[in-house]
Amino acid sequence: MPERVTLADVARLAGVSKTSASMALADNHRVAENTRVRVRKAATELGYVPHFAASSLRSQRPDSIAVVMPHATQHVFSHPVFIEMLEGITAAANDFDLAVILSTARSESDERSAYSRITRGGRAAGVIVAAASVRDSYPAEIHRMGYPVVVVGRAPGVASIGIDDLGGAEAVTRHLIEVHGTKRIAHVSGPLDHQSSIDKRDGWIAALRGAGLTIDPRLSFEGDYEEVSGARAAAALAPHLEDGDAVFFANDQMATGALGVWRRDGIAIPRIVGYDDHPMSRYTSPPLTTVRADMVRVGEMAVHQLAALIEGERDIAPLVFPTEVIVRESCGCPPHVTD
Amino acid sequence: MPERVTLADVARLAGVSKTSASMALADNHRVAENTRVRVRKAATELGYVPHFAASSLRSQRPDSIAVVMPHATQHVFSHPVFIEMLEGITAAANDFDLAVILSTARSESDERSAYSRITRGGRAAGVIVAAASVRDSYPAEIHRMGYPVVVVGRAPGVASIGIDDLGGAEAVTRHLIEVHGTKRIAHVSGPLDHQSSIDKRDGWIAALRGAGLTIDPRLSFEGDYEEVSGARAAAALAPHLEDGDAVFFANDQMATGALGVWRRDGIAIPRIVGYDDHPMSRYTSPPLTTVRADMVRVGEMAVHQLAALIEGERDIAPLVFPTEVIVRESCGCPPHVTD
DNA sequence: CTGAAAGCGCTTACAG
DNA sequence: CTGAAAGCGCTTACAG
Repeated sequence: MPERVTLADVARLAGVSKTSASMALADNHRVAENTRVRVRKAATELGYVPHFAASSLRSQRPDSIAVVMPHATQHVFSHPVFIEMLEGITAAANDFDLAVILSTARSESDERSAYSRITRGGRAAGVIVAAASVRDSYPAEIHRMGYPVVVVGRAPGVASIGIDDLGGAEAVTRHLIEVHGTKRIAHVSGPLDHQSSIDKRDGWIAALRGAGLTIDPRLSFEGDYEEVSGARAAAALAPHLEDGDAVFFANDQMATGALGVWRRDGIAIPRIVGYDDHPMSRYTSPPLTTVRADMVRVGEMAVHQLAALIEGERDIAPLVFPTEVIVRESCGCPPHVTD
Repeated sequence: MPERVTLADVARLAGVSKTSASMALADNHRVAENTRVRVRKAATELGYVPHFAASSLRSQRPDSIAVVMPHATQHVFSHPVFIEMLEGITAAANDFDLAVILSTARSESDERSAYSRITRGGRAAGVIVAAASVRDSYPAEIHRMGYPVVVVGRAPGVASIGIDDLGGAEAVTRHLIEVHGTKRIAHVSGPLDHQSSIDKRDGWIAALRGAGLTIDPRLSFEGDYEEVSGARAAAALAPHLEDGDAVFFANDQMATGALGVWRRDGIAIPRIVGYDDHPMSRYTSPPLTTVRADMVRVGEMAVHQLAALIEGERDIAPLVFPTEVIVRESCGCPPHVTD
């Protein structure tokens, strides 16, 4: 391991005390401009990088944030959506000079210890919780302890970056009703202990109600966001689907799974719509009508909110990101030239 | 922020010195069994979690590893493959009591500073580099500095977890030749500055050569692993494709993009095979014949190797993971019952 | 505007 | 087997 360049080395080369060197590098204005320049030059020359543990320990503020995926989450995000969010988080964290610690828990007890290592171990200045179950009490708990926490997804009582899944689901369902005159619309939901799944289901219900349509309980199926569960839903729904009916899937992966099964079994494919705008959805047959949110921005904003909390700000208003319907052909619309 | 429980608190409650408390918690055998029990009990009672910065600083060994995605990487992994690898990494890191720092660089200069913050800043005890370009000199550089580094993917001169992409590509190409009697096989590669793309292309060439078939340069297209580039390849290849020809795509996402375009344009779909076994590939139409590697294990093994390097081991033999052909229908095989 | 000193919370020689 | 002391590399009162 190469030997370490310390602040003392920088101070010596610049001909000042460690105090001045430290303050100069922090761009403290009590230090003469001239000194700051000299110190910066010395630091660059030596390739000085502050030892993070020393500064964390002394300042009592780690320069990291943690992203925790509760064990219940597993596959609540579709892969690309999760990666987009992570992209936004790492990019924004970079801007704030924060390192990102990724913590995924395999089990409940792992989770307990993961959380406490982060919060009690002083490892991160705050945490972003991605897709907690609504039954998960950790985020609220650590929030109450006064620890900075931001939840991605709608979460009452905690700083959060929500996504307007209710609006998105309602809009795409209404598209089916208003543009295509559909009277019966089935819904394949995600796991219903997650807020996003609940919101999408509620949006579907609101659209049906708003149009005076009835909700047939046989036309509702709880999936888990994985392709296979869409395939299972396809089989379960098939006997109850009549000509002209439609199905709203809570994500594109389940819609794709269903498409595969219906096609394999030679079943007529109903009008369908998905959710998330998975990169492949443009190329499925038919291309999927879907709903998208800007998850990169969601990740970025989560970091911004967390940074504000870390700075000591209180009462951060929860943000809700808009969603947008992407019309392609699976709903029954004609092909677009732009696609 | 809740007030911190320190080692001194634990020592006091257990009625021993900080030295003994520290050693007891490290399970040092120079401490009496009886003392160890008392200290552990006190620690549990107080909910003690060691302050990571203090121990990192004192022991001069951070209890974290970093996963860095060079800026050139962006989308070199298909999303699910990347997530599987990350799953393996975080799970194994947990077992070793290591935190995982995720570092993604947006640009070359970001990358330089990201690397040096990690290595020179003492942030991580070692790094796992995921999918570096073959032109990327960082991994070799920090390796030379004596810093523990493991590369995922074949990489000469550095500890690495390779994947037998050459073998996988050759096997799936030979399937096309031997089972289906294909004489002309096109290839849509990934970006050719990445080892995995090079290996797959070489496997394709080896299979053709081995069967005495010629390589038509018009039947080769360099993509970037994204769906769109598969769509572009489909258009570029179409004029040169004759009845009975086949196409080997370097990943399933590009294959899916191509499928979408051919279908949209009413072009007869050739025999095709993909790579990576993307979860959706089972449900496309036709379901994709593809190649898979156990990326969760790859991620786990990367951590194991890195941990060994951190422990001071030298000369770790590079590991190469096998790949497996998954036969579905896109190659021309009949449907399987198991699918 | 600058610097000497204290101390963050650990771990690790070292002495007994 | 146990404990007093030193020190990792910073930052931050504090005094000048």
